[in-house]
Amino acid sequence: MRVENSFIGVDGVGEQTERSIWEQGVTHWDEFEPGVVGGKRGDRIQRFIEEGRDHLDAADVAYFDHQFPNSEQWRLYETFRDRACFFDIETTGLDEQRNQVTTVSLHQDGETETLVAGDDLTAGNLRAAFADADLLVTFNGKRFDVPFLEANFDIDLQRPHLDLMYTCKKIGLSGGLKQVEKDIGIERDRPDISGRDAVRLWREHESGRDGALETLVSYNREDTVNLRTLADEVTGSLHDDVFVR
DNA sequence: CAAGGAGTCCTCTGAGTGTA
DNA sequence: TACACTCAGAGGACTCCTTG
Repeated sequence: MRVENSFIGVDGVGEQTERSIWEQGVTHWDEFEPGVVGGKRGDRIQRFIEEGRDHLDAADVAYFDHQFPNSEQWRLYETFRDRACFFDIETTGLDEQRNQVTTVSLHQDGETETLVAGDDLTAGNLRAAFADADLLVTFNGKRFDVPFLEANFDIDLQRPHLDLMYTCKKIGLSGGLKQVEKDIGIERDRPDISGRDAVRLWREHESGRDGALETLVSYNREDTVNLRTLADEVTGSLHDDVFVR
């Protein structure tokens, strides 16, 4: 589903109205004709499409993020997939006030980058890494990764953010990232490692154990890269559930 | 182990729309 | 124009549940 297939978010257009528009054969902005709804709605949709085209040309993710209801944020993904930044952090615990960030991995434009505490994990490098990230994609990142990073570094991550935890819930997938991956058949190199192990691996690294950091980094990167497969799968599945063709 | 975003379910209001 | 009906959308109270 691309944003050009969407009419929801226009004032006065909800789930049912959009479905009725689709069922009348209008599934794309290009096919819209005001007659498929009443006069006022028709005008508003027309205006939305005109404005929308400009914002689409400008790759203005924030505009559509603002237009769509929260529960329909997943619709941003296909259109702005190539501007997405998948990311995941590891920390020494769950408390953003007391614990510290150990590694941050970002996957964008097909490349994966990892910043490591005590080495290159700095506010400046984070700002640079997130500079072109127009759409954040995480798992539980709204509640964990973003507030944690903002609490520990002078960085602003307020921007469109697709948190796959809620997207997964929409299609009945719950139970954490590892469980969800298992449910949809995403393979892992090291299925034995968990977030808690990430805490232990960092401590081992600090006490000088060879290989601990490498394991932690590869775990963090795998988490991050898997987010892309997950996003593809889940938004595809929602598309099939929702879209009328 | 900390902590709050988002979903669910509910009610209520009023705008928008089609019909007569 | 009057009317009935459908929805959208907001607000409140509650619950759920994940991250290292």
